[in-house]
Amino acid sequence: MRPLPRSFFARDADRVARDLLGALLVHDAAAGRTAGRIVETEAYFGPPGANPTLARRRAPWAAWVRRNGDPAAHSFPGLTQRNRIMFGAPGHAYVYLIYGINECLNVSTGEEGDPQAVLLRALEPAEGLAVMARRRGTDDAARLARGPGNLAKAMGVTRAHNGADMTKGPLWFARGERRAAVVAGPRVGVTKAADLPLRFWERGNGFVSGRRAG
DNA sequence: AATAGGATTTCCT
DNA sequence: GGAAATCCTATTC
Repeated sequence: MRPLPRSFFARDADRVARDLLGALLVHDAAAGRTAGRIVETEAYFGPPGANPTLARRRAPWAAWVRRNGDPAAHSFPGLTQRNRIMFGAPGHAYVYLIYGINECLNVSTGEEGDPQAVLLRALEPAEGLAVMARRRGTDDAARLARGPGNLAKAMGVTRAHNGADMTKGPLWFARGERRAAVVAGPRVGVTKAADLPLRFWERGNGFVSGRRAG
């Protein structure tokens, strides 16, 4: 199994977010290999003018983001110590702490300097379920990696992985099989630009977080 | 089924 | 000082 290459991530975040559905997130850690099929993602862009490739996009949301930027993106206020990975080369892990307690794993997308990222929100566990269960403190497969904080915890991902190159191990993506149609809808927990359809999930998949929309 | 609150870091006003 | 890309538990309807 070869990791997904840099070129896969050097595209707009919504494209990467869609195409990651069905792919495997793999972590080869000391505790063993854990892996899961990605079933839910979200795309994030940047401040107005920071995402040049959006100029060629036709979707209504793209026009809105060209004009207003993506206020929900961490890169929206500009470069900070925390968000610097979003501004760097594609295919790198951006891990941050939210609400003081939960870690969230993103992968940087777009060309270097274009501060986009894809948030990984839910996995269907595929390998190393016992390790995941130990990390999470629950046996319920449907809840092991449901929601971004739970996903990171189940996979053993922490801020120590911030900046890691995900086009090679130990934290990487493998090709996988998508098993249902892709559905797009509003992102979760977002209060600004709340109506942009930049959340993607597999239709009907029970491992998806939040409401079980069709 | 829905709502409320606590945990607790990082960044910006 | 306040808000934030969350999750868990407890309480109330």
